[in-house]
Formats: sequence, C-alpha cells, structure tokens
Amino acid sequence: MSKRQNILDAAKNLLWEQGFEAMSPKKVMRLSGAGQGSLYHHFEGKEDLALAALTEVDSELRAAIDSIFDAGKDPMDRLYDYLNTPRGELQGCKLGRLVGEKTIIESNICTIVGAYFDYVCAHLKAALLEAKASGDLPPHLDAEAVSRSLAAIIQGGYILARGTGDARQMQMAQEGAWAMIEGLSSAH
Amino acid sequence: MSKRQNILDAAKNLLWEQGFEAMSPKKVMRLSGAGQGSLYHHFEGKEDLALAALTEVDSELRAAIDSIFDAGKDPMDRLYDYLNTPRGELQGCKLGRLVGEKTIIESNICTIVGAYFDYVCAHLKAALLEAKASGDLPPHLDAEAVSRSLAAIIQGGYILARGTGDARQMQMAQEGAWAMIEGLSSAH
DNA sequence: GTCTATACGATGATAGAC
DNA sequence: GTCTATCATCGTATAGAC
Repeated sequence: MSKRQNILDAAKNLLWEQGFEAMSPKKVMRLSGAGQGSLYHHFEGKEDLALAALTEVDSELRAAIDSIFDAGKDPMDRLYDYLNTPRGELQGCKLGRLVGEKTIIESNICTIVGAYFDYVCAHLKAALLEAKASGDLPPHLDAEAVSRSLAAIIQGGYILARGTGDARQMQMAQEGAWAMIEGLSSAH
Repeated sequence: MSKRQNILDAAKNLLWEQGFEAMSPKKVMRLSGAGQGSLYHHFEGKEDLALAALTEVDSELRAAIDSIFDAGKDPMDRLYDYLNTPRGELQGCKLGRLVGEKTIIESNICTIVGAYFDYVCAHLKAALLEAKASGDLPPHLDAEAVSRSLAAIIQGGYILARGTGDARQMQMAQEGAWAMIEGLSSAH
C-alpha cells in the first residue's frame, strides 16, 4: 500500500477517535509510519489532509445511507431501518462529531458535513412524503421539519450517550423516535 | 469585582465560544486582565478552572429548565414551551457542545454534562407521564424513550445548524418535534 | 493576591539531503 | 517520494518577588 494511503488511513482513524484539533501531523506520522516529508509532499497541510480523509469518510457514510434508503423499499421500512440501525459506539457520527470544534466551523471541512446532513434529510423527507401519499402517515405532517427532527435525534443521541457515558441513551432516543412515527401511523 | 470572578467569567465565555481544548490559560488571562499568578492562585489548573466555570453554567441552565417545566403548568404546555424556546445561536448548548471533545470525555467535566442531560430528561419524562395520565397522549407511549428523543432533538438540532451554518435547521427540528407530539395528541 | 520570569513539550510547517 | 534537521509559536505549569 502506498504511503499516501497509509497517511490517509491514519488521519481517518485519528479524526474518528480524537477529532480534528487533536489530530496533529506528528500523530499522523507515528500512526502511519510515514515521515514528515511524505506528509507534506502529498498534502498541503493539516487541513488539506483532513479534507481528503473526510471526503473518503463522506463516501462511505453515503453508501450506508443509500443502502438504508433503497428506493425499492416501503417508505415506512426505510424510516424504520434508519431509526433501528444499531449505533452503539460512543464515538459519535464520523462527520457530525466534528462540528463541535470551532476550527471545523471556520474551515472548508464544514461544507462536507453540511452537505452530508442535507443528503440524509433529503432521503428522510422523501420517505416521509411517500408515506404520507400512501396513507401511512397523516397528510398534514410537515415532512421537511420532521426530517430534520429525525436526523437531529441521531446526532443528539450520540451527544446524550457521550455525555452520560451510556450507549443505551442512543438506543432509547432511536426507540422513542420510532414510537412517535409508529404512533402517528396507527392513530390517524 | 474580584479577579477570581473575572477569570471565571472569561473562562465561561471562552468555553462557550471556543470549547474546552481551545480555552488556553493564556486566552483566559488576556480576556480577564488577570496575570498568570492570579489564575494559578485561585485554580489548580485548566481543568479545575473549567470545572468551576461549568458548575456555574450548569446552575444557570437548570434555572432556565426549572422555569420551562414549572410544575404548575399543564404538561402539554411544558412540552410545547421546551420545544418552542428560541434557540437561534449556532453556538450550541453550553454544556452539550463540549462532549465532542475527547479531553472532556476523559475528565470530570463530563459528569456535569451527563447529570444535566439526566435532569432535563427527568423533567421531560414527568411531563410525558402526566400527559399520558390525563389522556393527552396515548397510554402506551414510551415516556422514557421519548424523553431521550426530545432532548436529543435539541442537541442534534444544534449539530445540524452548525454543520450547515443555518440556524433555521434548529427551528425546523423543534417544529418537527412538536408536530409529532401534537399529532400523537390529537389523533389517538 | 497579584505580578513577571522562566521552563519544557507539542504544534504546524519549511529546508534541503538522498 | 521519502527522510532528517530545524524553526517559531503556543500551551500548560512552576518559582519567586512584591
């Protein structure tokens, strides 16, 4: 495997485990086995490296989302699957976790995260609209707003879990979300 | 005003605007006008200072929560008020925002955040249970799980808003949450 | 209590040899 | 492409004078 990819993989790991500010070039070098020269030959600097690493992460996350929101599936099944995917790690969303850092907000990295959120919400909204159209959800439900709520439950679930050190908080947040969606479905 | 309080206020501002890792003793000194000697006289170090500052923040946030969840209010009104309090800042929750940082997770600071989350969820759960008892919400709704979902919507709403740079994302997440609660209320 | 001086490792990057 | 110096700056803390 090329040094470049070694560096990229190390950066991905460190971003995931420690965040952007804590991901120093030195740590990347240690973890990848590459020297300083290699790092600055392949990447312009720390932010450029993170940008490249997170572009790969973005692709991986979108692939998982595409699988959950397969257009061939029933819309309620898509929602169920999104809200029941096990999310046990206390580490948080590989992209969402980063926006707590001020440096991220001020950098180009933030656009990757924002676009990913929009991507997820678009899938959620489509499923909600289809479910409304087929009579599975009440016709006046605000699909746009609810899509944001459901995405927020996942991101916020990670926050609760990390804050309390209890991974079940995420599971409860997800269960509560489905309980509300299911309640709206069966009762209108 | 005492130097000690100046230092504490500066720390609170920096924690709120930049996070824990970015809050260096040097920045606290500049912002507070205090010298290094004062800082280390009143506090053992950076973590001790943050702990003291966030203990004050915790009290302030709990007071706001107590006001929203006034026991004299109708339970549905309490839920409505929690989900309709304007949360326009992109800065995020003064406590929840911090748990993205690895250093926080490994420190005693995390227990403050976790306890605050539990406090909020307890109030939410109580309101949900009362609403169920009075027939405003369906009897089988899982109050524990939904309380976590609603708290997660607030924390996650901040994440969405910061990631996209659009404060309205938080507002939408809150509106969607109320749409679901209200839908459950009117339809069962 | 408050200040200045000092220490030492880490950070993020550049220079130049191979 | 990859490596090893080398650098200025910052972060965190201690020492000791006033």
